[in-house]
Amino acid sequence: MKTVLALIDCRNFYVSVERVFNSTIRTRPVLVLSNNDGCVVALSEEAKQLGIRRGMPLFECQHLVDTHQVALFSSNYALYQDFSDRVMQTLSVFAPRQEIYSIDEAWLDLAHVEPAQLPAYGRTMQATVQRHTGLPVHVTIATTKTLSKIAHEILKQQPEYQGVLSIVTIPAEEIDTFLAQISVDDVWGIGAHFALALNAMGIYTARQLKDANMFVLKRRLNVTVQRTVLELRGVSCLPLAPHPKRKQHIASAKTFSRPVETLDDLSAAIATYAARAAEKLRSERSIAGSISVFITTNRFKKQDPQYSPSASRTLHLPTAFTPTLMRTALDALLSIYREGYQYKKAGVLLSDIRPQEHLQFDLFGAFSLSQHHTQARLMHAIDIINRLWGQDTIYFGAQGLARARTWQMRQERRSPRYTTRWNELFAVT
DNA sequence: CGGCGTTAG
DNA sequence: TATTCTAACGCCG
Repeated sequence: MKTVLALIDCRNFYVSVERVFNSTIRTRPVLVLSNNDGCVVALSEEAKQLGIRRGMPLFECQHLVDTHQVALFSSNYALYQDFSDRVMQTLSVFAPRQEIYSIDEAWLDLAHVEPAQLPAYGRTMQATVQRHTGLPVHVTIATTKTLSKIAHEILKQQPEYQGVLSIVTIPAEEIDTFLAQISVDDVWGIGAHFALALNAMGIYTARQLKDANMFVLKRRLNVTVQRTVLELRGVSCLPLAPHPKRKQHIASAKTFSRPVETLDDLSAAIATYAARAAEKLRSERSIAGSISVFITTNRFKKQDPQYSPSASRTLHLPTAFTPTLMRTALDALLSIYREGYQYKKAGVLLSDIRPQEHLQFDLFGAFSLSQHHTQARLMHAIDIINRLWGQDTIYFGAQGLARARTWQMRQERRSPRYTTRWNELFAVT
């Protein structure tokens, strides 16, 4: 059975979501900023035209922002995730199997669709997402994931396709002409480093990569590059994965809005990140066997003394109970904290993660089933309240009072959470 | 197996 | 003055 995959990619996703609620920014350049309003994480076509790039620190393009009336938004993940859910739900009716690849992308298995009908089918999907969510999407259809990404690059270069392209039935020579138009560093899976190495071997385009000796590439680079070559030849090596795997690591880490020096502030931050990580852990129905903590000074301030320690702790019993994880994290923090440094970032990492059912009774009797159930019920209740009423409706004393967390990220330009908070609903007047 | 490097969105 | 965050995978020692 031949593989047929559709890639659905929301165009400039965060920007497009902001534009759904704000008609005045639909023709202006728009930027969505990272935490702390520091870097550009998403931008509209108009902003790209101005020369602004993804990842740029805001201060580097401030002059363009000022002179071209660029609209700025802090990132509003609650809103974007809600729109993502709506897009994925809309797409799910078009295929028996769907892989949600990222917040703005999905693959669908279209093996059931008559090949000649694929372009029309793609056009219908595009129109349906537009109607249900107001978001523009690209739809590309191919026999491998990598080729569907290639078709997506073609759509970016050639607007006359109007966002839909199927390359399932076109002859091999025509696919070659597409591949020849794409630079090797725009091939999915080839980043800056591998692109340089490939250039040094005389490989500059996707077509040259397809025709390269994959065994040499496996030896000189790694097996993922070999797979990419095969995928470009139409041999599917990266199957659709409809059921996301349980996470092996869960991290919560953030840059502070200002340098932090005191143990008190760092403790409140680490407690907050531990709570956030524990929440994610429970949402995966998992428990963690170890936790590590790191703190780091500002590496961009080369004249300042630098210090970036980390510490790990193994938990006697794997758990998803916030107080235990928090206590352990704070204990680890105490072991690495040194006075006299300006800390800029801190984080918590959970690992040795397993399904919550795998909790094994320990042989020495420290484990109490009734205590475990009490803890699980408490966490469940807190999670439900925070989900209904918003993050941090209930939080732990060790996190410090919300208003005292002056290190917490700046989000000065966040749009309302129109769809997930009752008091921020979109109002029609 | 842990640390490092690479990639992705 | 200012510089995101999270996760997976492969390789190597």
